Amino acid sequence: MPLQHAASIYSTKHCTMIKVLIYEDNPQLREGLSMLIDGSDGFEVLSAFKHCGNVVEEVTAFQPDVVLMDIDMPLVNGIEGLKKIREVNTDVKILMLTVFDDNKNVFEAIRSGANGYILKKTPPGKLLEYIEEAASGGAPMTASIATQVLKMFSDIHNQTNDTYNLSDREKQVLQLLVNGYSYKMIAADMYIAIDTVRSHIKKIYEKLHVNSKSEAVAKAFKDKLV
Amino acid sequence: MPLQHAASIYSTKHCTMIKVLIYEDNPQLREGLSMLIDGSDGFEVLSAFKHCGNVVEEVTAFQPDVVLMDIDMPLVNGIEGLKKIREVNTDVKILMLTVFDDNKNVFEAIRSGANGYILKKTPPGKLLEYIEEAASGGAPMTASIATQVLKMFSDIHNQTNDTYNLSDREKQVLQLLVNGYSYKMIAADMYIAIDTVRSHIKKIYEKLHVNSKSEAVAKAFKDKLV
DNA sequence: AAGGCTTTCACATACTTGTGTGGTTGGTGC
DNA sequence: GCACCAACCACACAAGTATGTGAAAGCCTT
Repeated sequence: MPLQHAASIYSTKHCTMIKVLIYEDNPQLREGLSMLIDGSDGFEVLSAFKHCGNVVEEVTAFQPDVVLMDIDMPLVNGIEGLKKIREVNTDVKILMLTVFDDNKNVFEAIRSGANGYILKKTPPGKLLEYIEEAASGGAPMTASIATQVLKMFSDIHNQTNDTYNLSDREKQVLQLLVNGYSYKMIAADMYIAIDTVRSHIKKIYEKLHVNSKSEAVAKAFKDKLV
Repeated sequence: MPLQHAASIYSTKHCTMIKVLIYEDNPQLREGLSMLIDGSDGFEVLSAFKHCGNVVEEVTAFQPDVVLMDIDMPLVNGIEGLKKIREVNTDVKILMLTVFDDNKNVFEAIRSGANGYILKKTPPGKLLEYIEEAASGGAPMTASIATQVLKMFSDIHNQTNDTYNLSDREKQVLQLLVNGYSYKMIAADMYIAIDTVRSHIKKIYEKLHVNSKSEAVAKAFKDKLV
């Protein structure tokens, strides 16, 4: 059953209170987080749940500013919970909580619209700070998470390209192939004979180590040649 | 001319000192940063330069742990400086400093191997914290920067996809097409007749509004269907 | 001047793909 | 039950693609 703290007795300055909803299956941690946050000035824990089987209803009912969502929960995990919330509410800030900085989960959480991603070992002071940041539209992350995100980000945009030594004319042909042109159309477009197109393409295939149009197109995309 | 603070008089615990190099064209800010950082326990400013025309030599000579690099500098801007450093040194942590969270620059800096990206209006305490985080391998960012990075990241990986209503089997065929399989290979791989492959592919073409294999492959990449 | 490269073109052949027009089965929903 | 759709299969023909062999013109470097 959810903890219902008597938060209202502190709510004199209601408008400045950051309203928090907690999802965490571990009872100690759930209790601890609730106490910490609710006991701090400017924070109010609306409720704390041990699973996110009814996230949608709960978030809709409580209208929190920030949701703290554990990743590793039984039945419905935090990522699923996150997605469910995002289906109906794109405004509430969602902070993912996890014990370790697992690459796959970070990635998936970001994809799914998490506002921040922090480790459970984060010290209490920092945690409150992060919640505040999230509430005010920031994207708090622990440094180790940020490192990962930056790495993924830079991986994506720095990958390979060149090294195939395509000639200018070959690049041009490849570009047209990627655009879905047939040999005939390429020939027309480049004012050359279709047989010339053939020989260019044969050369391209050799250089890219492929042997069909679609493989060449796929490789062009993968290696950002286009 | 670079400021040379008498940092050595504090360097009793040399091994724990974080050695910082500063690039900032504004004299007040350069001086201010130097004073702040050098005057703090555990930090040592090796030198501070007003432009990064000789970054490579300077970084090589001083061997700092962390470089604070202003983005907006005359002649050679911070991004260029960053790139130059990264050509010869991938270990030193580089923190970009800027007055505003400009989308393009954030992007470019991350691509080029910046370890963090912080706003100049960051309060002094935070700044020192960020430098420490960078030195210990983290990726400090101000919340507004993090928000942007997450947004870009999520933009990239969330774009379009569905809306074509491909059936499971069709998706599977498309995946194999993208991998460069011929109809014959797909048939073998999926244990179905080649004519079935044909009809699947015909359906796929209809749904994607294309009429050739390579167009389908290109579209699959563009729309992140794969 | 000679060798290497790109670019151009030609002819031939086997294979792959695109399209049309059929058909059967089995599951879902009204 | 009936309509609908996904998934399966078949045959045929036109068009496109892949591969081989060969060759000529121009540019760049040694």
